Amino acid sequence: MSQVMVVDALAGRVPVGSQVTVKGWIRTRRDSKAGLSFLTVHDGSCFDPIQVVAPNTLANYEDEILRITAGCSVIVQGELVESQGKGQAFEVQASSIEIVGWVDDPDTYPIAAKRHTFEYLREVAHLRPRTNTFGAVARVRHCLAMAVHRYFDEHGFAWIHTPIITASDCEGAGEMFGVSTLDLVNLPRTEEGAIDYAEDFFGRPAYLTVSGQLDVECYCQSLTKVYTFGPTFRAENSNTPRHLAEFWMIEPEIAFADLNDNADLAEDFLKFIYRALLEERSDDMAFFEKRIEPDAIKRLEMFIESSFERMEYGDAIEALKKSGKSFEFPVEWGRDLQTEHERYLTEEYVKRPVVVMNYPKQIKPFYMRCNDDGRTVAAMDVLAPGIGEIIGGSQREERLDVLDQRIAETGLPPEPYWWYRDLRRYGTVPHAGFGLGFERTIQYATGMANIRDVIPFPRTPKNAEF
RNA sequence: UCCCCGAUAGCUCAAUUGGUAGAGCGAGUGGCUGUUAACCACUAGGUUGCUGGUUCGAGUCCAGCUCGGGGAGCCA
Repeated sequence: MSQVMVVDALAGRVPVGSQVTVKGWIRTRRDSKAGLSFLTVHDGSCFDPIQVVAPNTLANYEDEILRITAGCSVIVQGELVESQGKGQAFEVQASSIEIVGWVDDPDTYPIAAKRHTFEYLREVAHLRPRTNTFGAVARVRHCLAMAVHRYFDEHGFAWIHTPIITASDCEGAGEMFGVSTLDLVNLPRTEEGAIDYAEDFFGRPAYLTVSGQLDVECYCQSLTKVYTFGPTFRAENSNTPRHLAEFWMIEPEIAFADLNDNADLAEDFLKFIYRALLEERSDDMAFFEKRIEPDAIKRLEMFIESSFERMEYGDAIEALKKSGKSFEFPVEWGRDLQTEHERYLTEEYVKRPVVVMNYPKQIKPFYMRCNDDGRTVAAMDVLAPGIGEIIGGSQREERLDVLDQRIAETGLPPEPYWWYRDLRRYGTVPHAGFGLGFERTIQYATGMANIRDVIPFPRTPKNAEF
């Protein structure tokens, strides 16, 4: 009598006639007056639950089995048999069912056996993993995370654990969360009246990281191929279905590489992880296709098969001007692309993922490499239909004199970047990298419209429950 | 942060011009059936988000607040 996971039983990996133990949670109970009840038991190992047949000869049939409701936890012992009914190949003919945990008040159990809106389920985020959708999202998320590590491992990348706490606002972009042990009610002051950070834990202002890029560049200059994959924080007051205050970002960085190598990596990498998803989570993807996004699987297959369109920023501007569309925001060389522009390019103009390259330098950060034309930098954005910007990256400026000039142009103080500048003093090499939003990667794959529904416990402005 | 929309039973939503609060699902009880979005009948379930205002009377009108959704900005 060995414990069996539902996925193994349903996949036919357990011989019919075996005595098995199944442990999990009840999804539904249906009673038949033929003298038996049908229970579906879910253990999260795959999308489908397994059906358990409970005959009324069980000792606890009248007083317990007939009181089972959705959400109860059970341990079922019985024989794995071929199902007599339609809808499933195998089921468990129970010889005993132990109710491990009852549902306190079935009338108010938040996850009733019915459809719920995602907005409602966010309010019960501790229970939503019990639903079909959030179970599927969790398995897809895990599958993609493992595929990320597998891709990099197989291609010789080292995973670098860049710090979560950082002492400098290195990118100069994005509001940061402060990290402090100072008493907010009684802040230490300098003689001038400013907050005296010398008294703080790190002896200086500290923040949660908005990117591991600058740190990971240090390891790139020794290990050649590196990446980060971890939580990232932005204190922006963004209220959209595409933004979180805490999200996970993947940032590869490659040495002896230029922007084209970078784009090649982005394309190869994305295709790899989505191919893995289609192969390993076909059950969950079938659900997303059926209930969430009718083209979910086809879209990923097309994504894998077609090559990414590569387009110069200048050509993108020309294409937008010639589109005949009336955009709300003006199209002009030197201006950044707005969401409406990006959507036109990827959804209408090329109808597949597009890599826009070489943007005007005045709209991009200081660390991006200046091109020979003197007015653009080697930046790239990967735009995907339906989701917009999924990757932002660049070749990095490896020339110290040009870097210094860019820091000065941007109006940043050079002192905090002394170690970043050192990389350019000691054996500098051309290198490049990008940042991929992990949640957006999941959104694109599943069709989940709101980013808050692809992370277990979303952190957004005014929301840190759970 | 800006613009628009919303908040009524456990959940999803109704409620004419301001006039006694309704349904479906879920839950409970009974019936029926190797069932599987089960089906049929009955029952229970409400300080209409909060605070104030207008009115004989407010779910409905007005103001403020809180929370949620969509769009925009910022970006991944």
